Amino acid sequence: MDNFREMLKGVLEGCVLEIISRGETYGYEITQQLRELGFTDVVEGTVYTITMRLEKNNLVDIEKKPSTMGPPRKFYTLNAAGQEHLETFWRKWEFVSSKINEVKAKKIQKDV
Amino acid sequence: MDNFREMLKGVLEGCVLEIISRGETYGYEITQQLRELGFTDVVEGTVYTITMRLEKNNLVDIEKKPSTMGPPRKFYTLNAAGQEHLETFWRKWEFVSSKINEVKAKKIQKDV
DNA sequence: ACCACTACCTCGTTATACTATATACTAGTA
DNA sequence: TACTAGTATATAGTATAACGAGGTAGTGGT
Repeated sequence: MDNFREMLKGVLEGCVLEIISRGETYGYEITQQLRELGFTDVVEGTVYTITMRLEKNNLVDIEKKPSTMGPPRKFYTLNAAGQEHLETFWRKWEFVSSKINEVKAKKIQKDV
Repeated sequence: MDNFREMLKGVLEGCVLEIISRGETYGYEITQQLRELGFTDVVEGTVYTITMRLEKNNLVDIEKKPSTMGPPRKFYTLNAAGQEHLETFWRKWEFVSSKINEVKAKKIQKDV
């Protein structure tokens, strides 16, 4: 199975928000966490476009810290607006995914 | 709650395929069915871009029939390729939605 | 010097949903 | 007749988001 690209639109940002909400983290680490969570094809460029967008929309607070493993890291934490955005995201997901699953359920019903 | 636009990318086409798979139907009717299924904001233009794409990708067979209610209708049925595409879609959906729900589940776990 | 890993950034591409608008057929009504 | 509403299809243009490809930098090992 390949190419979930279009299906991830609108949800990947929510997942990044969720990861940040669990505790201070930075772009490179977020990418790795997404991969561990099953989104194996997500690349760094994608995550950075998302974190940049979160910055632009003022959903995160930023703190730059030095690292002994390489260049300085840019740590993100959710602010109040980000927290609210995340809750809205999960409500949206719940709504949309339940609708899709209804469509799917009717399909199964038809097969019986 | 508003604007599921981005979240519907990649899934709306699958839903249209599913609707067609249940039996011969046409664009205008598909729009109404999607609305009944909960996608209340889906408009005709959106559905036509999808059905046009399905045509272009040879996933549907087409038959034009006159109507007593207005202009002729363009009826769609899934062909073999369309059927296969639909099955792939549901597998993708199952995969992606389960991953997202895992992310969400861990969020709940954290709150406990 | 070179490579690998960590870490960030950005430009351009692609896919898709949506907006707005146009066309056309039927039927009712003022 | 002219209009309105409902049915029905189509399309040009826009917005958004993920992704591909490439660049820059710091640290450490060979």
